Amino acid sequence: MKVLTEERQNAILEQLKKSGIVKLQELVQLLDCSISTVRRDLQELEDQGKLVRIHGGAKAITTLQNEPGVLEKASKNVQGKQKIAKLAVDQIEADEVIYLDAGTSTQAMIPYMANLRSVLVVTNGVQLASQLADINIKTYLVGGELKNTTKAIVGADVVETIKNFRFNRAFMGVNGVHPKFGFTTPDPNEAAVKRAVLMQSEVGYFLADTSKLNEVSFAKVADLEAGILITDEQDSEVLQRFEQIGEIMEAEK
Amino acid sequence: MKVLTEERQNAILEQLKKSGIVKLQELVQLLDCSISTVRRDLQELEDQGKLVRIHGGAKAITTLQNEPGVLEKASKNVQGKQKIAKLAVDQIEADEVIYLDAGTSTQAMIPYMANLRSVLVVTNGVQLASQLADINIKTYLVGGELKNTTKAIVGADVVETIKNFRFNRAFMGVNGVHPKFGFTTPDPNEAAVKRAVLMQSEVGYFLADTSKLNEVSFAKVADLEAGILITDEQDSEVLQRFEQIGEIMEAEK
DNA sequence: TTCAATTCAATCAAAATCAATCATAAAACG
DNA sequence: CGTTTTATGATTGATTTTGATTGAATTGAA
Repeated sequence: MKVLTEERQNAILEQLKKSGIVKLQELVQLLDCSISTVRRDLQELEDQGKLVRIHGGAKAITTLQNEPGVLEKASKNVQGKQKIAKLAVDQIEADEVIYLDAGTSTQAMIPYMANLRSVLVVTNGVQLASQLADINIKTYLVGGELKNTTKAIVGADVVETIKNFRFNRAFMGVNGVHPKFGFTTPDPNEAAVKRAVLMQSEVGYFLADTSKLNEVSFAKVADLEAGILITDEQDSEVLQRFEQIGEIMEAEK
Repeated sequence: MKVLTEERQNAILEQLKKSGIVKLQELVQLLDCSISTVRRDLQELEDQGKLVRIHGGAKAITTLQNEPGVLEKASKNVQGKQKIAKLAVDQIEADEVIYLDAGTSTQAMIPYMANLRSVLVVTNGVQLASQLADINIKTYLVGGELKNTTKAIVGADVVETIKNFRFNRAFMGVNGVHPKFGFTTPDPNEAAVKRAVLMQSEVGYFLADTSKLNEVSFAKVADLEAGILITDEQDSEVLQRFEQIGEIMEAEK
């Protein structure tokens, strides 16, 4: 009996959806193939951000926010975001001080951060801070006025506060990335905060999926060379154009 | 392997949710594994802040926030809390700067605040800040380290920040109110914050339902005469005893 | 207080699982 | 047809998890 790779992986996800957790041995029996193959499938699915591997099997991803519909998934490029988020978290090392922007791109990083030991995360996102505390990560929330639409803390106070800190790494989302106009966002206040953070960071990463590349938003944060771009863009032509100016990390496959 | 680590730990938490306390021997039998393994699981879960280990087993975490599951005193006091909350909100006037403590008592005030015009609310409660922003109230969130159990921001930073502010009114919850020992809470850090707030406020209100009266918790916030007590106590004898020392507002019927 | 009985933390060896590699066989391609 | 690519299964040594054992700490009763 021949079973295609894709069928197997779908079956795994199906099983996960039902029980929330699957054992390696169960899958071997269910799919009637070798342990190696199941391992490879789980590895691939994890890279795609569709599950989290644990010792002896895998568990479904708990996003805390309710699952988006299929259509929504496609339009919002959830898969790409997951890959980017995973790659971003991989950069973090033990004992570091990290800054996380408010926003969905950075929020996607949180599920992958559960295993990080003794890191301190500073953020201006209320939602993020709450979730980070939930997984027991030392969290520092920047003080200031709360913007009710995005649940982010912005304003002059924030910039002043940020200046008292020093980060090993900062991760930020942006709405536009362009070879000439650099990293841009719609809100000048948020841009100012991001700029301040960048100044205080050893390394600054900007998270942007395909849809953001070659786009320009209103307020400029920084030039391309000021930070490292993390993206899921596959088109090598586009990538090359950006690589000539700034550093890029590609979340592949 | 028979059962995955994650499954075991979930089962433990499940059991805890039901009975509030679990014995080590019970778990060994229930999970069908060695004592060592159960110990390790409990250790891990404690590190994650999901339970508290005690000699011979573990108990559920008593979160100041939500969860009226095991310790069922919440349902009885919901009515009282509502009355107290309503009375508290009635004290607020237009154009004032208000401080709201993190906690369930103060959280109950929010629904009644929707009609307030041009007030600024300062808080150290992440949950509260989010809800306040939702009903379009100008909200300022104090910065600092986030305590994962109560979702409140506490610590030395908070006290320093508070000193830069001046409030027209401050509303705070307490766990104990006693004629002799004054207002008390379990966490010394939180007590320090409340004390600092009280110093910066024209008027300080303490919200406490019947069950808190004549109780004493660990850390003292202030003497009775330092603030106005808002309670739903009906017993006139008890009320008189407190009235001799401090000011009281009664939320009736 | 002292003592006995549990329970705990730390350690170690055995078992299970993992990541990496290699060889085979099927599929794809020119 | 031969070559390359790809997916699979088996094997290896490394890592993780587990259960048992030890002495130390805690508890409850005398």
